[in-house]
Amino acid sequence: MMKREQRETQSRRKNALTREAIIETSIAILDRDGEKGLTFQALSSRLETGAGAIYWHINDKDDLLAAACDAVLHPAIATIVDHESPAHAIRGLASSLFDLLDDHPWIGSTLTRFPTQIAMIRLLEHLGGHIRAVGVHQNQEWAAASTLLMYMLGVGSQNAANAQLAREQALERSHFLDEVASAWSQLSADQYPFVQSNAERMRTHDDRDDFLTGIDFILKGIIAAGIR
Amino acid sequence: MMKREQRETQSRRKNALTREAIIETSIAILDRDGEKGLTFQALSSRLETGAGAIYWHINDKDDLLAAACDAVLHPAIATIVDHESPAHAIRGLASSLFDLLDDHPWIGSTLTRFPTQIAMIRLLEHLGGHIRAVGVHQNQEWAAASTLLMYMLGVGSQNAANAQLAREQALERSHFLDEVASAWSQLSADQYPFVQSNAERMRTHDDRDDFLTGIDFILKGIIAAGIR
DNA sequence: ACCTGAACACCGTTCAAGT
DNA sequence: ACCTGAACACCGTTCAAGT
Repeated sequence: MMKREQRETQSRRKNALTREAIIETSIAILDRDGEKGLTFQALSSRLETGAGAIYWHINDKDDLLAAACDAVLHPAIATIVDHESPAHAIRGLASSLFDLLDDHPWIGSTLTRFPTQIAMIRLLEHLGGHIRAVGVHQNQEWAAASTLLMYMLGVGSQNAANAQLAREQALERSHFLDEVASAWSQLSADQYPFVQSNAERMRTHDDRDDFLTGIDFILKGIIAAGIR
Repeated sequence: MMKREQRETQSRRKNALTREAIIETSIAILDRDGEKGLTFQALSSRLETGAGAIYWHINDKDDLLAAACDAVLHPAIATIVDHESPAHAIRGLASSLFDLLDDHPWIGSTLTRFPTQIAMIRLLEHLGGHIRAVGVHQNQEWAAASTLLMYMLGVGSQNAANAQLAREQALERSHFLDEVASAWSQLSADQYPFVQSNAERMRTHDDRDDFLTGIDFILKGIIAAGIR
């Protein structure tokens, strides 16, 4: 690959900059270096352009983050296949979402920060469709779908925060949770009996299992509320 | 009140700066101007000191945010009275927490961002105590308490994001939700039947009621899982 | 229409120098 | 020990000037 030669006069880039290219590169940076890694300096240097050029294609950094979030979520949500039952479908959606948030931890906080974005609407729509298929009363369907979504966002944000803290301390994620478990296990058993006695579980537990157990609790509650 | 006089030579402040005073002032700024309003410039000018002085009492901004979060949450959690049943107690805790997050929207995102902080541990401990009182199996108690906490954090972060967006657009919170409702009601009923048909609900619904309905779903699910 | 890159306002943090 | 305030490195955003 040849390096682009320095010209005496200012020259335009040959391969046009596009909004899509900017978003793709942003995603790559976010995945590699986290949310703090995405700066206009890093972005323009990777794209071999000036910082100002990017502003021709995007409004501002929030616009960029929301677009990156949508770009990752949209195909992932669309790919979800049908399931035998609506409850299985919700579980499947939750499961896919968990994996996605695990691979792209920055999505957790981004999705929460821009609630009006299209990705959130599509998520709600999917959840709502399955909720209706379960047969929830009409005046409860919104609360039911919201509860599932809020729970997913809560876990997602938490994963994002853990990933961020682990990155700052330059630790593996598992090692980071180990540190937390150690700290919690040293809490006074008098003051914090519940947390202290469950600290060991932090070391051995599977985030994914816990997440899906939570989904099951909520589903069970929604269905139980419907049939009473 | 007399204005402090300008001296020719550098002089120390007479009323000592304390960590507590810094945290109190930070909370006041956060409540008034949101998370973006808390800068070392705003803080040092309110405290009539230099930016560097603050660093003698705190480690960095994250330390300050976590401390402010704890300072608000600690007394609020401690004040919660006993209830007739553990389920009522959890509902009461959730209700108090919702009001607190409504008054101090910055807590939602801060609490999520620093998961190891003491406020979170205390929340988990309270929830866990009530969960045990409900009689949940030991190998499910952690998942049950976590589910409730993750849901609360999800709603809290969402409230924080809404408050932030409303502030940026200089709108009342209710007016902001109106805008969202209008946008959603204009979605295609073919593509987004669930969201579109529930848009109107956004205008009339009570956030607090929805939140507590979600808590009830989860509680019902936890109890149902236990007795099966 | 699209791009360049310097300039701007602002941020968190540090630190030599003061008392 | 505690405080001052200038300095530093870095950030998002703007904009006159180029093609």
